[in-house]
Amino acid sequence: MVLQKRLDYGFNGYQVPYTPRATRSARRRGSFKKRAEDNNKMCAFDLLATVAGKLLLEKKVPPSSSNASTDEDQGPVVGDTEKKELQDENKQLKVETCDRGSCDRGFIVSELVSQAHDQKFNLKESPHHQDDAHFGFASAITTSDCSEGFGDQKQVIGKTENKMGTLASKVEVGPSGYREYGDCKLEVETKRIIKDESNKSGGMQFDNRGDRCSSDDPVVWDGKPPAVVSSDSSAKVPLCRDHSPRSSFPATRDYVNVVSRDDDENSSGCTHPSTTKKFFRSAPRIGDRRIRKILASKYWKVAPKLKDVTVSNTDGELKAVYRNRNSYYRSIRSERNYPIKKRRLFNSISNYDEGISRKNVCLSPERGIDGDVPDLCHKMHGVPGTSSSVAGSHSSFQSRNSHVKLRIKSFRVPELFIEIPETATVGSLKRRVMEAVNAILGGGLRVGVLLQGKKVRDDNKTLIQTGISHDNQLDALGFSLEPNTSQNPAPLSPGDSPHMLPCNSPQPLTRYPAAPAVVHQGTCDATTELHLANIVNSIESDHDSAPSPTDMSIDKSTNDSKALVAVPAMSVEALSVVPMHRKSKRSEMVQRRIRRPFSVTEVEALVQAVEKLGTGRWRDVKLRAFDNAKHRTYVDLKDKWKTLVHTAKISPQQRRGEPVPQELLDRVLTAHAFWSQQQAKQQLKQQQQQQPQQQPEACLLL
DNA sequence: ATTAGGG
DNA sequence: CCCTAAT
Repeated sequence: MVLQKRLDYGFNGYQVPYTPRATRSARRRGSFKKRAEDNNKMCAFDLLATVAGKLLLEKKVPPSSSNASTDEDQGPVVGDTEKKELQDENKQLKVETCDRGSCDRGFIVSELVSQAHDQKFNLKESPHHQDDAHFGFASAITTSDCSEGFGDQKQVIGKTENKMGTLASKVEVGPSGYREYGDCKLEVETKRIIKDESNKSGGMQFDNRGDRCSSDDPVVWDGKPPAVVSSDSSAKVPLCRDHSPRSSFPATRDYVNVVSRDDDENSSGCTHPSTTKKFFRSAPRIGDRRIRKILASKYWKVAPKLKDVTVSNTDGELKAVYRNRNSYYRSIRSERNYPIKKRRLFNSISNYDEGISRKNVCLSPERGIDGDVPDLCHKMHGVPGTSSSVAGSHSSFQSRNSHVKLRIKSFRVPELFIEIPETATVGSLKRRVMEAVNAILGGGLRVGVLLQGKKVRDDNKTLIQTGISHDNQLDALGFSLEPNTSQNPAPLSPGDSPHMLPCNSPQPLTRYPAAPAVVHQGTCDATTELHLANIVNSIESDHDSAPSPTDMSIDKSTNDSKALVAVPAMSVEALSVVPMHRKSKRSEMVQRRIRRPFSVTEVEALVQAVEKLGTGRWRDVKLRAFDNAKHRTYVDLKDKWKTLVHTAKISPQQRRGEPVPQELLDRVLTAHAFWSQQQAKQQLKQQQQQQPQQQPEACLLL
């Protein structure tokens, strides 16, 4: 442990770690706060909208099926468009389950989805349309220990085990009909429905239907040859991806279900095991083909039922939405942007609110940190590697080879590194850990899939293509939660700033001993991006990732799942009544940004910049000296200057935090004095310029 | 979006 | 570091 002279550096109230807002836009927080509540609503609605969208979409699909799918079993060639959609799906999944990062959200989403499934299955009795929809579904529960990270970190923690390979440890395969949760509280279910629509006609047809793959959306086409779907292997073909709002609603098939068995308050709006069970049960018994038909034709009918489960009190509204889906979509489009912002806020809130607050994190030297993943399943005592429950037998798989059932006992959480003085209290340690976890979770998570220790990066591959199928060793399959770093490529550039370079050099431990706590987020898999990001940016940069998740989610929602974003104002209110009580309580609480004491280096850069530019030009100062330090806003700099001036004036004994060299403080005083004087002069001049005119008037008046 | 200042 | 108000 590194000893710290002092824990706090001036501010005492910055315990809350998570950094929800992007630095730049952080200043708009005023509005954020005000919209906090709305956000909640938004979210709720979002989810509903998503589901609704799915349903609607599905409904739409059937008609089209007439032309596209006569050969359901054959699983005709799938067009690129479909692939695109698949991608979209994938992304969307991310958004829902990861970016949002909130357990609540995740749960809710899953719930809705599962419900939908359930309904669908129940509707099997009346399959009219012939929509070629293959769907396989997989649920997975896996356990993995998390413990990778920076080499030095490991050392510090005294832990060196846990490799990637370990992660993928526990994946259990069970029959599709499996319905027991065992100790596990998390269950991920993936369902994929494949539609048959020819590649070429795809664009036009969709357009005709008015909702799908628009021809103008060729961007995502990977150019891969169309995959062929065999009758028995569903989930084999990538689906169409679409940017249009509608299509973003899962006309397709990748649903992730996260089910929580938690019985405490949280469960209130989130968990409905029964529903899921139902689903599981029925699924296996129904033939793919049949199911497909059902799904295709009856999705929309499911809608009304949704209310029962999720939106008990918004019955009316929901229906309304369905009825006017046209206008609905329209509004979605027009308001596309609006919700995004809200989302951001929501995310942070929700993270803080539930997921995080209930997480169960233990820090132990031997194992490093075992993080339970609150968002996905709080209170999981999952001892990594300990899979007490086995999902089921492989036998069922054979009967239903298209379905892959996995059981995720726990998620591996990216390694955390915590540095704290020995004199710190246990309470503060807890806070630190909490902060660390918050930072990660709040920062946005991605789910990573590991196959035989190797990360599967291609989201567009089908399970079977990837090798994740019933007849493969699923024990080699692993899931992990990864911090979202994809969006801070910016820091990649040459260091925070010329002046700051030292800061960025990879020796955080020594450089930040005084920091209350240094929290690293190791990334389980060192992807290329991560590499870059981490190398150039040390600790501070890492933290930068915190605010970014927001951006990430925004991007995604914008590009991939507009559906999620769009929310008619009216409906928002109506639907908002949903399960997010707890949130709304704290909805007002907007997370504080994590506190990041200025390093001496930074101070020096600041001083230097101010000496040159003067006070009152913080924007320029920022650009000049902190352009690459995303987490330092001009307001931060201004504040820092303020405190610096204050610090310089007080006696060294009264100063706290990392001591700033007296030399710097002297310069601060000098600069401050100088520029204050300048300012005064300026004002004088201005007054003098105005005086001449005013004086006469005054005289006249007199 | 910035700046300034109080908290 | 947050929040507001005023630009």
